[in-house]
Amino acid sequence: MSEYNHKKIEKKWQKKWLDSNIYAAKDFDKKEKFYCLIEFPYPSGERLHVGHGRSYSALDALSRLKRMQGYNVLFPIGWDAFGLPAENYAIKTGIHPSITIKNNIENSKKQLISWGCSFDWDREINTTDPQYYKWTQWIFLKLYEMGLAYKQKMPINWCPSCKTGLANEEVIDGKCERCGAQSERKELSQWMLKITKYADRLIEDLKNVDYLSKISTQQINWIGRSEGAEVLFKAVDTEGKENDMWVFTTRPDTLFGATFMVIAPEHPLVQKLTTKEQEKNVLKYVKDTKFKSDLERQELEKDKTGVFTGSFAINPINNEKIPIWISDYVLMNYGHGAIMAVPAHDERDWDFAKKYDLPIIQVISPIFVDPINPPKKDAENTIRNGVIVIVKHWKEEKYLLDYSPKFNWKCLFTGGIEEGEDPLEAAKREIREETGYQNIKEARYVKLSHIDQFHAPHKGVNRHAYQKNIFIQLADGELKEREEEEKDLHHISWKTKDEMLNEISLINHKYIFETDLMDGQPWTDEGVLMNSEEYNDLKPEEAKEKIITELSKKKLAKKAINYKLRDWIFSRQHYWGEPIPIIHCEKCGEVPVPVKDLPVELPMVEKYEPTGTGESPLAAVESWVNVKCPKCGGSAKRETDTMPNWAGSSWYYIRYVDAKNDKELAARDKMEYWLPVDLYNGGMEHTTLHLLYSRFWYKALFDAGVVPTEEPYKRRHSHGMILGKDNQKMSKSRGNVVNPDEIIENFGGDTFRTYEMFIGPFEDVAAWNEKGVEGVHKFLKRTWNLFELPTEEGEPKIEHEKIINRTIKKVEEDILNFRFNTAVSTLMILLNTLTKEKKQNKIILSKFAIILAPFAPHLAEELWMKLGNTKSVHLEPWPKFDPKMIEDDIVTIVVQINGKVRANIMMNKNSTQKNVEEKALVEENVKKYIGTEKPKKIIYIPNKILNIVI
RNA sequence: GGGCCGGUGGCGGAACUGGUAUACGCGCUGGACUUAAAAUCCAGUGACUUCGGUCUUGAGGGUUCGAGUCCCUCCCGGCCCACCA
Repeated sequence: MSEYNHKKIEKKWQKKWLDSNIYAAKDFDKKEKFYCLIEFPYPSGERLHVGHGRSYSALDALSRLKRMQGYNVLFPIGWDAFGLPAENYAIKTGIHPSITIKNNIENSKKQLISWGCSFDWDREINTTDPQYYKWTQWIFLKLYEMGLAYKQKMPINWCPSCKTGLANEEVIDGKCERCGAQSERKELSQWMLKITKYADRLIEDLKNVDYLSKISTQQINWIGRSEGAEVLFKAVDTEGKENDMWVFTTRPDTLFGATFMVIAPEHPLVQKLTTKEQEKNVLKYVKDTKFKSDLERQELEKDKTGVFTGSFAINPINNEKIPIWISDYVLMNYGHGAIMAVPAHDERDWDFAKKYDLPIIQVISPIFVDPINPPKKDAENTIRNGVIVIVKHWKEEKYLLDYSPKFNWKCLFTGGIEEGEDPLEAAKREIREETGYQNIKEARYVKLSHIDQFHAPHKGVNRHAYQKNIFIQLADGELKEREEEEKDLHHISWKTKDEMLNEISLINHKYIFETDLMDGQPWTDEGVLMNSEEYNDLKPEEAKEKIITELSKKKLAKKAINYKLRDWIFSRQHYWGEPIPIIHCEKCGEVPVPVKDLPVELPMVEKYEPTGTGESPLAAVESWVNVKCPKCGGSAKRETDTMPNWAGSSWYYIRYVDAKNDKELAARDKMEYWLPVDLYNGGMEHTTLHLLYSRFWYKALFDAGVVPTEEPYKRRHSHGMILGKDNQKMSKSRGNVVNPDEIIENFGGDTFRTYEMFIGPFEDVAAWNEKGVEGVHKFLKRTWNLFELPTEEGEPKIEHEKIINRTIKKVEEDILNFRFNTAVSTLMILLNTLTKEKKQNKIILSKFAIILAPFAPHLAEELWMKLGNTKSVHLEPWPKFDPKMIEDDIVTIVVQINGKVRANIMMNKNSTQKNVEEKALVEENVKKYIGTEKPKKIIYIPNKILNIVI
């Protein structure tokens, strides 16, 4: 007996596999291709962590399975090495990033090899290699040529600590994603990429790919497409001149409810619109906003603030004069930086109107359909005007609850309005009749009216009731005897407001009561129009169409679509990135670097620190900056901005296809063979940035005729994060970081991989557990010991045949469905079963070794060789399971009585119900429970369950 | 506030289209081997129990012969987004 020695066997096989290059993908192979992509790592000083281990192990297992299933698998790897961590390290140590990166790559590569990853190392890439970024620059020039790259002066997010511009996506909670410093606004001329031009296609084409639904949803939300209209408001400025103010709205149907306008403090018309009297306030507000950090400005549940400009605009739908206010809740970078405020139907506008006492006009009427007596299809529809009344006690904080025994509901008081009657008077009249209370101190409207729809059974008609909701406070307790009929209909009692909220059983009444308690609230749901002249009673969808059509005749509105997605700020004022290949010539302006001059290599510098002036350190390298204009030969300067970290990773998977090509980014025929990627796995955190950016680049390259398909990734999957054993994110400060190298040293790569797959469902977060690692190690050790047992030749036992076939099927299915955890447990069950035998069968062991290979490739290889094989187990075909072997001839049928398990009986497969019943009824326990009773009903699910109901 | 996903033993987690809940691993208990320990192996391990059973998948209802799974109401947790008009 020898012992499992992971160190010896893992080293040995790692070397042999590298030497024989058995995992290389073959271009144009006749076998079906399978391109399996994982996000390439950043080779930082920290090396790779157990989080990398999780997805790399799992996708490696999948790649190995696919290879064994006869696919030509491309499973490549590379290094995403530009960016801040390497640059910051260089600033600290003075060592050139390329040197640091080279060392880190060497170490990280060792790690990947120690994990037994089956990468095709021939295709290894590095985004900082001039031979690679030559093509990143080439793509930039393509985008430039297509008009998708442009320079614009604009306020950007500026990190005062990193001294660089940040993309919106890099600002988290108003702080720099990298260093955590508060970001500021700064106006700089920036290179931008027009990703918004592709917004619709980026949404639309999600239909043609197979992404986890949460990934698609997140991308769609991020792009944030909303359909609506642009509406023109004419604003008269202080000089009496008319100015056009466009607003974007998704609710043109609520135009009649637009009672004021709000514009962003940065809005270009602010100055013109501010009157003398308001000047002081406005100037102060604008100034305050400027100094406010984004964080403060976006603070949640913050009170809305704003100031009146003193000017008015004309609401184009009814020519009403409405005041123009300034507030920072309106964002300059969305829509036109101006809104029409409809306080009755928008939460923010509501808050603002409440705070500054601006008018609120309800223009959408909620419709409540009675759930007990809904309108009937054939019944006549009648219109009625009514009131719903809240009655408050003259002294206490109590309200009158009406209980109707006839309908069995608890509610407020209702009544009809007679022809020509004032609703408030109608309410008073009804209350006197229905409650007996006579003296009313106050009657006022609740800030919401609505429509009730119900069927009135006694009349046989449907009611469409326009309800005015009214609040009444009694003056005193004077009661007049009610008529008998009223007494029967209305059982009244005093309740506190909480009791009211709990007990009112009609949703519309409850809503009215609630609304009044809150002194009104905006109605943001469905309904029909009201207070909107000829558009009254229309549904919002219809009203939108009609209002836009009407206004567009006068050129006062047009249909419009808006996106939350912004264009991509592509400039960075950093050293360690791809130089943007543009030359600025005094005479010719922007001139792209000719393709023959690519790559524009990064010059060697002494200092890596950002200048802080808004220029990158490259600006100081005169010999590099000063060039001849490629067009006119005159003196010119290079662009000194570099590209963001996202650039190199936006197309790296294309390069894998033809990693060493020095003529083009990849040969067309190779792209046609390998692309699109069949499966791309990565973290959820890259869903809105990297994944969207790379889809955008690919689509642009498709339009340029460079790549062969519309979408780069057929399928996208994601993995969950690995937490420390304390269930917290791993971090040095918490001291809960697991170092994979230690795991490899103590337990080996096979244990590491298998544990990472066993840790839990692949998509879920999982906490690291050292004991769990030991458990998996024990499993591998016991597997080793199994293969140490004496073997028998010949046919295996039938039950072993069965279990190996079932295991093959289950493991295969589980890997393909990302259920790596249950795949491992299935192998454990197989081992537990086989271990019960003193002698092992060679056929079974051979299959075991093969199906173990995706999980523990080194151990599987060693065991395979021990069985007398000479060719690698990883070149073996995946065993085919025999469907006959999976099924049992004898099945256990559960006998239930009234749904409770009372016996198990063994039957031949597909026995008739009659046979099963006969067998079941002679079972002692079954007899006991049935006793003398006669079965009422017997349910038989073939080969599974017999349920006797008595 | 919006979107998405969850809630099952002491713990991580299994359970296909509704059909024996708690697979597998960890932990724990007992035993074997050992001078002893570790390692290894074997057995047991949801709770309660008057040992007949009874109860258990966040809480409460419903549908069903049968519900972790489907429907309704509520509670709790996680992740992402968040003043986007």
